Amino acid sequence: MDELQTAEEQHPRATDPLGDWRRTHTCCQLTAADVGKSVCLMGWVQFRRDHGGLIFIDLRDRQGLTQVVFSPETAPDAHARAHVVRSEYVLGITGVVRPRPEGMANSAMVTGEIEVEVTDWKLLNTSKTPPFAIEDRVDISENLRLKYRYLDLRRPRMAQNFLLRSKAAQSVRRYLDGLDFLEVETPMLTRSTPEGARDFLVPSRVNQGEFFALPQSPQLFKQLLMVSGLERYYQIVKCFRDEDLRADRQPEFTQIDIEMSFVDEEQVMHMAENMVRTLFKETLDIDLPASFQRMTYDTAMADYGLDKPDLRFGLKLTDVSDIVRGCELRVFAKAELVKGLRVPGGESLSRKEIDDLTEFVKIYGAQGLAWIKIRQDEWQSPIAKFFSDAERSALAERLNLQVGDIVFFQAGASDMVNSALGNLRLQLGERMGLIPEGVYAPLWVTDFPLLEYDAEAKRWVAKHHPFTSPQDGHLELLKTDPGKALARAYDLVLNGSEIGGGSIRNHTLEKQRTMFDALGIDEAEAEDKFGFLLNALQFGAPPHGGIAFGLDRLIMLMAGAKSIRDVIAFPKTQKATCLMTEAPSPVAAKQLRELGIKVRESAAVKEPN
RNA sequence: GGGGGCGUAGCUCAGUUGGUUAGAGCGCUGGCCUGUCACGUCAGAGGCCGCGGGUUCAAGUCCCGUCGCUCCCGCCA
Repeated sequence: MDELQTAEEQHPRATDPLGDWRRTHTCCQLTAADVGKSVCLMGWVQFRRDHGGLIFIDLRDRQGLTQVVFSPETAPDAHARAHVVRSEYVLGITGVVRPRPEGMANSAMVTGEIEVEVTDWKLLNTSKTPPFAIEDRVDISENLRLKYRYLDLRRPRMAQNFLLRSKAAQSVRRYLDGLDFLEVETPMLTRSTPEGARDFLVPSRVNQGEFFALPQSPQLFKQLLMVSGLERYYQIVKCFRDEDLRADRQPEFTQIDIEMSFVDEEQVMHMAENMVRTLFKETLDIDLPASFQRMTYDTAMADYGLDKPDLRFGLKLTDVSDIVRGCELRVFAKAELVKGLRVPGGESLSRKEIDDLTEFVKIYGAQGLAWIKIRQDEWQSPIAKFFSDAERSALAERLNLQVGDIVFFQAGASDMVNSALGNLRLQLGERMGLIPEGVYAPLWVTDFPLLEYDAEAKRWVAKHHPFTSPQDGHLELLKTDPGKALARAYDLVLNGSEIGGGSIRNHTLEKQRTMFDALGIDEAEAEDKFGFLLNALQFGAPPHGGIAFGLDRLIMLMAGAKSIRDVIAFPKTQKATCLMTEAPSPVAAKQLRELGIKVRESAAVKEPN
């Protein structure tokens, strides 16, 4: 503010509605130490308390609130004009800081010890009555908030989120700059890729019938920058994926994208871990663990059923397939996988609660939910009768069953069992209040499979992306047993959310070709889609790898926001529209003609204008 | 593509078994008020019950469709 002020003083603007008034303080700045100072504040009217005599106004700016007082005795003219002031009017006031009278301090306000006695004020703008109050405590429907996003962002909590977001981005930049990373911008108009998410396409006018794609990530460009010899690259960059939205997923989102040369996974993980630790320390003053916990993908799936375990609370899954293989309950005996989830103290769950949980697991494809309550003298359960004494004691031992427990079982295809019980675990953690407040549990998940089988397409697809390097000695497995091949990939998980992921890449042509082979991408197709990468790999590509963080999701966790939309200034709705600008919209017929594009007749097209 | 929730005053919501003129709090408008701080107080305005059909003597309420917001499954290398 100070530098701006100096600049303006050198070049005063005669028509400026501010005149020679210049803001001297924010609305969250003045304290008892400032008593007696002449100040100038500018901001919005939060509350007006017009007593007929005295008028109190809480003036709000980005930083906070300050009470200003209009008195008929000390400034009769200013007071007389102040009756017209309404919510969200924009005011500039000049006045004198004074302590509030004895017993009138407001300890709930940062500036509650003082007030500003107004000597003069300017109405900088009026405001229509806003469609909702600019306060945190009101709960407004999301479509109204999004339609009037500029008002929603005035609310203190939202403003705080964007303050945090800005500080976080700066912290990351400082950290990476300190390690000699170069910030490089990569194209927004690029080539559509066959693998991965659906692309957003942009028609080319100059090359009719051809399309750019908006980048799903700068993956290939950052690898090429390593071939360029940049050695260390980063970018805080928008990425685009045309897939359905979720509370933590938007079609355009921001990544902290990082790539390094001459490194192995340990170095990338060490750098990334320090970055996140520094970020939490600098922006939230939170000390994350000196060393993040690690877990292999196999262990995560075995113990938690998900590849992004929430380690803020206990409860683990236990494989009991072998014990129930011969039992009389057919759905257990013939299942590919049977797992149990022991919940200490869960014996008190009511029938209604169990019914709710049964409905819950059906979301993930479960047919039902088997359970056993462990009581002093008996197992209360619809399924206990199917187990022999030997099976019972084996289950009791394997699951470490204690009186007062409930144990849930899920049997069937492995994917379903893991997904249903893994999500049931999260659900129970929430319902039973097992998740502690204010705890951050970071976790590296490593040793991911390189490929996974796509049953629909009947082929192997890259689990991470097709440029990920297999682990030492696993290249050969791609030809013999592709499902067994492990990747040099790693994900950073925070409180059950994946916040980052990366890998060491294939930096030789031979490795990359083998990978394409395994994915069923033949030489001609590889040449067509990725020829530029394959070329580049032949010109001295250094060993390299990197990582990318989802900035929005990270900020959401740091801010304690429930939705990613609360940390994105102008987000899309679940139908991928913007309620404020009403995008997307039909375009003029002329625009389509220029692009050589026809749309279905049912689709609306504006008449030429 | 599929499943769940929501849609009534500017906002947040209530509205019984289908039955009189659709209510509350906040906000808004006007009056009064010199120490309030979500000021108080008196008065007032404000409704396409999302939209379209249907059933019925009668629909905010029941049925069908549709639109919007939202949570989730699929999808998201």
